Amino acid sequence: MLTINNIKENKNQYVKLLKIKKFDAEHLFDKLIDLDDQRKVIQKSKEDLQSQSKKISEKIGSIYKSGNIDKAEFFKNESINIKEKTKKLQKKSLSIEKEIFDILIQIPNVPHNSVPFGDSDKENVIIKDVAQMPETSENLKAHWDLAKIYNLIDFEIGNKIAGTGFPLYVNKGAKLQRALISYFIDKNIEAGYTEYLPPYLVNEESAFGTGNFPDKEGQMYHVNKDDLFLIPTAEVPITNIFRNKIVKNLPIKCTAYSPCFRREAGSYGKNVRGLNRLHQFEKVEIVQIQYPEKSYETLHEMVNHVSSILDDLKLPYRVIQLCGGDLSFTSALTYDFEVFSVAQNKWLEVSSVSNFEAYQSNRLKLRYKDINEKNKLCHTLNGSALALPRVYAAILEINQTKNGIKVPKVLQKYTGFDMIS
RNA sequence: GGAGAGAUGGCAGAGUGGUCGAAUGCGGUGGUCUUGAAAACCAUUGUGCAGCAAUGUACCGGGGGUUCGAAUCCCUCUCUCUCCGCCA
Repeated sequence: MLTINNIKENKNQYVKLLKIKKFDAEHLFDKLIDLDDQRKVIQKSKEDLQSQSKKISEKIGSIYKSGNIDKAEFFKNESINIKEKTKKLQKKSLSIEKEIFDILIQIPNVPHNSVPFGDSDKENVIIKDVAQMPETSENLKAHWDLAKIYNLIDFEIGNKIAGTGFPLYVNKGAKLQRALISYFIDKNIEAGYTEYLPPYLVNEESAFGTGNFPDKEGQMYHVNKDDLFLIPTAEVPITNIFRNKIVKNLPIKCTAYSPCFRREAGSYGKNVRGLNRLHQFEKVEIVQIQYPEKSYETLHEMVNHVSSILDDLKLPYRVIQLCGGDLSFTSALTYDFEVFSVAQNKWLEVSSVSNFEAYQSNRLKLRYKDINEKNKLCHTLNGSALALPRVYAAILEINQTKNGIKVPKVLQKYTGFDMIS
């Protein structure tokens, strides 16, 4: 969430920028500033009273020591009076703070000023496109057919075991999945990321830290009995490693494989066919924590890194900058990566690389010391490198031949085979 | 799941009602010494909020209570550890 001080300092600019996200902030900002001013006045008088009360208690202490106990009664009463007043102010102050917090968590992150206006994904801007569109043909089989022909994925049994959206990978199909995971992680480590294997369930505090709770609560599976959430992405546990920390030597670069669990309530039809949209899928995530002045440099480094993975896999892809209407609640700037599905003849999102600036850090209380030794909020960034299912689908479709499916070269040392037939 | 113990600053660990934001050790930072390093010695070293600052105030797992005064007493919740049971 945003900080009150930043809102105060940059009110007009923020109002303007938030319009890109179709968010009208002016009224809320005014209210916040007013509440905060009230808070300060109350806090001041509360602290003055507390200070008095403290001094009186000290006095009583020394009176007791000198043995003059009767004399203490007067001060005791005085202290009781002060305390009553303090309590009232305390109560008021807490209720104002709550009010401020409740408003703050409703306000999305301010988009970067380069974010284009737009209502939906139609207005997203293509930053990098394929040099030449790959050929599509009626004869090409979709990945769900290929998966069946070569016995790589059994959707029906997954359905039987858990439900729709929970595929069962089989034999070489499972191995290919595992190869992709290993390859991605190794590639990330090579780029300087430290590998983690995180918990797949998180508590509410962690879910709050990354902005998944309460904003996207409905998207997460919730284990009622133990009050835990299944992670929708490794970003949640990984970023929370640094919750409540004052870190140094930035950037911190982390990578983690995890399954991701998403309820995807309301999704249906063609979009959910095969591997297109799942309740459980595999993903390798990258997270960076960076100094604010360097975070956009880092964002582009991450974009280049993800590009290099897709280059390695020889998949046709494009990079898109999300417009305001498509940008997530917590993100300031996001680039999406899409690979082309030659059989479905459409683009599939396989990665999303975002700079959250200080939005998550403020929730996480993740800070660094600046040159003046003052604690400042870090910037957090993350991206998929990569989400598996659609990459998997694209690989099957584009590498299909009469004799089987060719395994991309970079994966062969992980699969141990170069052909699926 | 049953029984017991515990939760204090980056870590370890004192502190059972009054000047305790908290001893001490380790670690960190700065310095002296040294060709350099180590060692030794000296100094410094928690966080939030308010304030230009001086400073004020809050925080010893969370919440509530007793008291003029709570890290210290009481209640409650959460978590951790040990033993037993179960188990990959």
